[in-house]
Amino acid sequence: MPARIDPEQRRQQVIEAAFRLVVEEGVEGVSLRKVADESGLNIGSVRHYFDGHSDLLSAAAEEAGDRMGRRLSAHPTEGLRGLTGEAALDALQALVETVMPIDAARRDEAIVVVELVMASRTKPIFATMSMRMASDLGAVLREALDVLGVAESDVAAAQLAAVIGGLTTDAVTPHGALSIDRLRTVLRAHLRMLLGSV
Amino acid sequence: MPARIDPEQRRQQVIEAAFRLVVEEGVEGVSLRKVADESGLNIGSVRHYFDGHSDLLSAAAEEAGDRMGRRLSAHPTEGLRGLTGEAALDALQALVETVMPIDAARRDEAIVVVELVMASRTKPIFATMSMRMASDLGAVLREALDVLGVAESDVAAAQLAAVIGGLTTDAVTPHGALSIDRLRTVLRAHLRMLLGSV
DNA sequence: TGTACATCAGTGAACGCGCGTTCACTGATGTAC
DNA sequence: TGTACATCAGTGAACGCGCGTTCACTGATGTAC
Repeated sequence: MPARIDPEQRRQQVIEAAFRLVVEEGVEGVSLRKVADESGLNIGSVRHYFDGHSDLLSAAAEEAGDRMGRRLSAHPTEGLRGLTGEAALDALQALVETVMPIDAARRDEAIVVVELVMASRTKPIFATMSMRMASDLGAVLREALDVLGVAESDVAAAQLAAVIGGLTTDAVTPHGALSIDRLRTVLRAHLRMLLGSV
Repeated sequence: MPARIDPEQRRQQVIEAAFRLVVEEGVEGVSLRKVADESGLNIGSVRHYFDGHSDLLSAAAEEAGDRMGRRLSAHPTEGLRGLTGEAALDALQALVETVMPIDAARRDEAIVVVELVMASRTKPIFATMSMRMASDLGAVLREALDVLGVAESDVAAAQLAAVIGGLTTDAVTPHGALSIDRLRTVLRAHLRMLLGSV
């Protein structure tokens, strides 16, 4: 055998390149030739690690879903138990900001998410990842609001998920063109309203 | 002269076809050949009324912006003055639902809007329309909340704009997969919170 | 009234390009013996 | 220790296709005279 290369590592390298292209040009900009260039490989080499275009997009979608899951898991909702007032607000905001575009890294991650979610409207290949992300985020938000004693946590979580989605879109497009400060201000106002009755 | 055809009417016919393609396949699905097929014209005829692909997309974006403006103007915010309680809530919800995907027609309109807004992230051609839509919607929401006596109406309007964007995305993609009833329930809960202190 | 022409709606072939896919190939290296 | 081979990473040309664009063209009709 020749192999010294870890195939999984190569796949990750290619998926990283695909993510950069999604950020730069959108989902439709992810062609095998551009991914090859961006990842420093030959188009044939990309094909060696992925069955084709669809397979690459599927793998990228799965990776994006995994990352969203990991970011959400990094702030266990149990840490919110017992908090009230400004402390509760701060902790909840920190949890939510895990998935918000408030710095360069999170901005890129958020762009990949909204691009893939929008693409899932017409491309069935992204549907599973799209539903999983909404489900994972919704579950964490509901748990967090439950732990903090918010009534009707399912509706409140749906409101919060909508605010997160809307603010993210407004922050990464000319629509709204939200600054980071403005985004955090509006988010905080919304969280304050949600916790208002507690 | 030969002309009997109203050029503006033909342009509208072509733009309508482009909108249908955006709904079916997304912005990237709008090719001149498909638009020609969809509008029942020859590709050369489409070219006769638009300078090219970019010009067609620009015209479609402007039309989408005009429609958004017209929908918002249909419910003057002055009509809200003096309303309180459930009546205020009903009137505000009716205003907001003008731009929400709660029936087939509004769903198609909303899809075109979110598709073009997302496209504006990477395609400068859509930037003006995208900013204009956010600005028009924001102004109407701020006015409405002002008239209803909501404090800090600028932040409240930004929250509401975010909820509108997020709910729309969740309603037209597998992400969230919101039913119309659920969408209206979550929207009403948010409006109730915004008006809560009045 | 009749004729020539200017105007413009509409046609469709041809171009070069980037795309996903296919496939025969090279070359390096670990293993078998 | 040395040699043959199996394995697999990586290469890049070739294919057919849909794309935006270009352009020479047809044909109908209103106008000029």
